[in-house]
Amino acid sequence: MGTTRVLITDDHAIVRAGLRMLLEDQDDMEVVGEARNGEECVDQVSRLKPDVVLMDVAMPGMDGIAATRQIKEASPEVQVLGLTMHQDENYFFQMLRAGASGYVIKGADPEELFTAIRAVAGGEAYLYSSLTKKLLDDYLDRVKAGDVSDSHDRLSDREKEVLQLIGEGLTSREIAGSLYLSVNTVDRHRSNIMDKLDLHNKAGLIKYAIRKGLVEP
Amino acid sequence: MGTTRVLITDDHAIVRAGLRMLLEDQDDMEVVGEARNGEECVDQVSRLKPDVVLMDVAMPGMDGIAATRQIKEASPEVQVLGLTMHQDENYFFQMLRAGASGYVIKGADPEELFTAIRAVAGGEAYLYSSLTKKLLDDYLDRVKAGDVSDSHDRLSDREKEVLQLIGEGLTSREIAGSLYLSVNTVDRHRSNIMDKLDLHNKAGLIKYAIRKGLVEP
DNA sequence: GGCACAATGGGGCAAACACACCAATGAAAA
DNA sequence: TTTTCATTGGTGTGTTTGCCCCATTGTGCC
Repeated sequence: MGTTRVLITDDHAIVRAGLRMLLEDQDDMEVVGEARNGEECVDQVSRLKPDVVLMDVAMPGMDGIAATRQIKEASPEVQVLGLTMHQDENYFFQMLRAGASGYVIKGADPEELFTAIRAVAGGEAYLYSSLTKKLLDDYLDRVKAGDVSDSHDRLSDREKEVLQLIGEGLTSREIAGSLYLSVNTVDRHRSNIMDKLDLHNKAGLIKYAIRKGLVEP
Repeated sequence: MGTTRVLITDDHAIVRAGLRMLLEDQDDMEVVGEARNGEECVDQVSRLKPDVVLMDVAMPGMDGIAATRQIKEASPEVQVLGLTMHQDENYFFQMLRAGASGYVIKGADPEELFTAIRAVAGGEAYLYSSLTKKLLDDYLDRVKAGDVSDSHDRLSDREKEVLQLIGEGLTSREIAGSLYLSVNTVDRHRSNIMDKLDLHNKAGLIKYAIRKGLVEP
């Protein structure tokens, strides 16, 4: 097997430099470029045609999910490996749906990162072990239930509206007053939102609303 | 000048490994140890007596600010350099007040990190350039306005601990079980936190915890 | 015409939250 | 030494949440 040509994408220069040192210490890997965000990454992929893109998920500007989608559309032969701080199942599924072949969190052992890069370079999928079991089980449950589309897309406009007000800290009664609805209806919406997103408390709702940009932290 | 002995503290193994590679590539630096959180860091400092501690600010468990405070109390000769994802002025000032000699964000150029380590090892202070001007100006403005204490300082360690668990979505009962306290005490802490921060519901608490980096969105 | 689904309502219930009031201990600061 | 404050605990009350049950209306799709 030859050398695996890797493109590093991360918005933090020090993290990029550290990753470059780590990968170049492996004698079967070569870092052919670095990108600071999604736009740069898409651009570099079309020019450098790397074997594997190491993709940070959360970045300012175009994030890793959108970048992955564009890369897999333009260059399906390029393998994308998601790398993130967050052990977040939404990021996880969105990256996979966008076309990523694997997903590793920064808390993982470096050896696991090398294994993941070699796996996706060889055309296999690699999912960080501690995530795989739990999340894949959840996923398969939902596939069986016919729920495979992106969770956020499945929220109706009204539900997003209610979710935003919940995120701003309003109670059901206040939301009802604000939207000219009954408290029961607001509760109903909240309940439906939680069902759709598989969340079970207010903390999850608020953090979801923040991640989706519905409210400011 | 001899070799600078550095202790790396970060909760992500891959980031630690990358930093280690980066620093050991410099011939005047030596990584003498790694710590995954504040507790480990304090412990390692007392055993290894490094010249410089590279300290991630936001970590689960004891964060970099509390760890810095303990280190400077027990071993004032050890220099602490804050390193963080966040260009957050609260972190910045809290680290400095805790006794850190410098502050670099992960988005900085790696060369700047080396310069900072050499500076603090030599007893100088180092503040990441793009932050210094803006933040110091803001700070002086507020000193003039008589508003020097920020609200986060007014939370006790225990209160921060409870706030973090609230932000993670645990109920009072679960927090009580986790910290071996009665539910009444947890409620009491939550109430005191809300008083101090002038917040009046769970949404505000969670968003505050996110802003301060106690929990991930 | 059926079928699915969004949106609007109703009721009930156990748990959690938010806010009162109360108190004891211990450590640190004045 | 007195005072302040963090930490620990308790009672009580009303509100909010989260999760069940139920229904009607309207829209769009097959």
